Amino acid sequence: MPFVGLLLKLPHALDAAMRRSTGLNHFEYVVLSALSDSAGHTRPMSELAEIANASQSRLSHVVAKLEQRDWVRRASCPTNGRVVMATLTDAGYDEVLATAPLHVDAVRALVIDPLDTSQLEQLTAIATRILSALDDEHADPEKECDRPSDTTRTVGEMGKDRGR
Amino acid sequence: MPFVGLLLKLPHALDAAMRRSTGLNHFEYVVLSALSDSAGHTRPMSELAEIANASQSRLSHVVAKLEQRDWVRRASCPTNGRVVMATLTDAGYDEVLATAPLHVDAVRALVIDPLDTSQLEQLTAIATRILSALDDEHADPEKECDRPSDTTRTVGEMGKDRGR
DNA sequence: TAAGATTGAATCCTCAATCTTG
DNA sequence: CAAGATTGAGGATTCAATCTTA
Repeated sequence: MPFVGLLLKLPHALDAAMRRSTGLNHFEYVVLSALSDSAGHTRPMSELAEIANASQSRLSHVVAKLEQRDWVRRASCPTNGRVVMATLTDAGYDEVLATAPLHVDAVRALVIDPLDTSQLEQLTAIATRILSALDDEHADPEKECDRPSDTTRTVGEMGKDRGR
Repeated sequence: MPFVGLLLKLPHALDAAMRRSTGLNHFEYVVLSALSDSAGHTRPMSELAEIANASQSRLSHVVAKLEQRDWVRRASCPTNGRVVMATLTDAGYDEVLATAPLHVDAVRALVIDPLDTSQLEQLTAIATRILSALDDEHADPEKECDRPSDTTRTVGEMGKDRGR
């Protein structure tokens, strides 16, 4: 089962590459990036935890640290007192903008470049399939909370135009 | 890039499944399993670190703990004083035998079952390709050290006969 | 001097307990 | 009482420094 080795080595290699070339580890980047992809650069903590696949506890600890660095700010939701909304600061957004290309580079070097086009398509389908099976194990309902209404640009599409 | 999400969630899910159903986390299982797949259930620490994709430091810490539980023993290599050989104890081998089916079950549930046969073949090819590219980044020469000469059975083929 | 390995300190993650709000 | 979130303690991981031997 060579894919077990893959699960062991690749995440580790990605994290190491991020630490080397940026001031963020992979998980911190994922959190900031998820916020930058959110409407108003804002999201409830619980949603953010789900997106980043972290426990609420882990996310709390990490966001506390990101807040100390002034990249994120937290505020309780006006319409639902037990929800806390995390918002990317301008400095945090700058950090995402600066880091995103390096993240793309790392993923490209580690995953995309070694594969040919059809393998990349296959991997995308496989990843989608496995993830949806994973999500089925903890089925859960929807949430709702107001978000700032401005339509800030997100960073999720960055790098897609850099041809391989 | 859905495979980034895969790298984030799958290893985490695998590790959690192992913790839940066994007394080992995923990495500890990998270490014991690698030893059980080695001739004489023995290997130099540095080789073991490579196989398990751990730093020597991380391996040292973990093997120290496994040694406390009497699952592994260490001894310096007679023919090369700076090499330390790690050996699986009988109790450690029993532990691997008990845990291996649960590991197989977890991998099956998380990776194999969601995919069809051709996707599984594709994933195997993809994993092999990515791993070999990864290894090329730290090219290194060979080592040599005597190992016990008995041909202990390994556990690497376990579970392969359990039809899907 | 470099390879193999270990150690300790600092950091990160997990788990269980807690707090607040609906 | 349940959902959302946080906290603190205990374990695990990393990084840099160290030790020993070829």
